[in-house]
Amino acid sequence: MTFETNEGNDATVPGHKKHNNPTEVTLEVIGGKWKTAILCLLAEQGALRNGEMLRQLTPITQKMLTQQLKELEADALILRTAYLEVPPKVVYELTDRGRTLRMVLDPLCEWGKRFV
Amino acid sequence: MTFETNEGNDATVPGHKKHNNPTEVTLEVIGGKWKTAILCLLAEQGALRNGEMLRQLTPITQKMLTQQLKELEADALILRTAYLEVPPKVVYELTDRGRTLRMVLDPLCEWGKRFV
DNA sequence: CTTCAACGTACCCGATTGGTAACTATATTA
DNA sequence: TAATATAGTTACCAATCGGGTACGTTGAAG
Repeated sequence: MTFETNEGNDATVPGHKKHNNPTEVTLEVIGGKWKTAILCLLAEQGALRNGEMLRQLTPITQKMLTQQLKELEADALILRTAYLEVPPKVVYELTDRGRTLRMVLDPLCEWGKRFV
Repeated sequence: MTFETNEGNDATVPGHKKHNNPTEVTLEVIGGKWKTAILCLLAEQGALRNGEMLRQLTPITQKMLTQQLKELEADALILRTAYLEVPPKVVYELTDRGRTLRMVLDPLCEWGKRFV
């Protein structure tokens, strides 16, 4: 019996805004402008560096990319690894939790294709 | 192999903004503040009147409800039927297309519950 | 001594969203 | 005559979101 009602809406979730409701929590987590694109990229290509993502997501800007990545990291969906080199090298990859998002991103994509 | 890349992003979709990408199309359609709540309600309870939804979705406002319903109707996810009576009576219910959203709302809700 | 690479941050701006409050229409009821 | 119920609409406002530009850091290369 999924597809449930949204009772008790606002009730402060620690790191997040309001939304106590499961569906809205998920939407909030993947809802950013470039987030699904980023997640798909990492799901397909494994670990990627900042510059690589910048190229593949054009016309995203550095600022937007960093911002979205930060939020995804805060939600433990991706892992950021910074190597102490110069010039800097930073690699991003999905966490286990991030990989579980397939379960929601796949249907999202499927439905979108049928919407025509 | 779902979980695909977002190539060719902006390319004017008729009634919608840009987003040619399936995943983002879906997100745009269900992304409004109260939309998932409304869709769940209709999925559970069948046809509902404006006032009934207003009560069950408190603290939604009349303006927001109307607005979200209008958008859902424009996307052919719900059907609006206005009876020519006084006082007015308007009933909303899911369309077939609206019902197919289960396929995406269920996983969304499931994942949200596990996110803790 | 200047420039470049790679990855950010800081500051500012306009557009979109969500929300509040007041107003409309009309037949029925008190 | 005035209030009630129902389903809106309208004007206005504040917060958030996405985006643009400029600047910072550090060592190596020219």
